[in-house]
Amino acid sequence: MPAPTRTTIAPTLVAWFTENARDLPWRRPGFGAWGVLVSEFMLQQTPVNRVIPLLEAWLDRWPTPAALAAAPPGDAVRHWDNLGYPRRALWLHRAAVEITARHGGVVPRSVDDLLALTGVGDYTARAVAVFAYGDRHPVVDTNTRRVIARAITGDAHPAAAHRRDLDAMADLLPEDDGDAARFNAAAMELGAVVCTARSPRCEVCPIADVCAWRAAGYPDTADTRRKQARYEGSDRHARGAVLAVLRGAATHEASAAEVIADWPDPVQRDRAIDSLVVDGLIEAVDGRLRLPR
DNA sequence: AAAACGTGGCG
DNA sequence: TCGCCAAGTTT
Repeated sequence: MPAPTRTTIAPTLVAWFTENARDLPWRRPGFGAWGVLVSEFMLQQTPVNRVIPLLEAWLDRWPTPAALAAAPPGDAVRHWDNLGYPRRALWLHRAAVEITARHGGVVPRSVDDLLALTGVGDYTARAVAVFAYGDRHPVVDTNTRRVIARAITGDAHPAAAHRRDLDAMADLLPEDDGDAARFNAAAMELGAVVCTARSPRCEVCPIADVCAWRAAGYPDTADTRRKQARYEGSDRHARGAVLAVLRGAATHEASAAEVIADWPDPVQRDRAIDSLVVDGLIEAVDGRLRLPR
């Protein structure tokens, strides 16, 4: 069984994607580069179904980068709600300010300009250039990484993320811009709905017949990823609890002793508050805590 | 370059 | 119940 190549895997996946793509907001024609950028921020480490409602509310409130840039950063944190990793809200707000100042309020198109925005890395920059503007770049996320690890390399799990992954994807990319964009989306989609981390559905996989992992008998390659730290009782948990109070009770403010007053570890509580202030996610003014203005 | 960074759902 | 997992980026 030959290893899948550009000529075998891409047309098959693109054809499968054409038939099976989920109807997601950011795939609607004319969704716009701002919408795509916001969606990509929200999708960083956060499942699609949790993003959709918050994305739509966000874009109703702030239809342009300039609109968000004009709002206080605390509003961004508040309306990020419970999406998680709230510093993304701060980064997105900062990116909106940068777009307004440096790019006339238009989300930039070049990967370099996108990479220069706060909170935009290798994945997000190329996702915007490809999915919003139709340019030809490799887009590599955790799904694509897993699909390549299995179908091409024959491993159950991808190695640690590496910039070299971009080269591997670039080698598989069709020549045509549109086909390349669809292939990028198709690889992500396959990883998201078929070639999933825990229970791959090989019986419906369009490339099962050329999959190196399947051909090798599904070897259980070692998973090299680091385990996630326990959340319950962690500093992250404490930070999340503080922020949840200040988000919900946004109209009034709280003192350090009042927020999560029943938190079992006051030292940890204070450490959480201090780190949130350092990160700019909250402000302490006259001993009162609040979201930043 | 390893660790930090939220939150909720699913097996 | 509990650990894994989710369209990553930053320091």
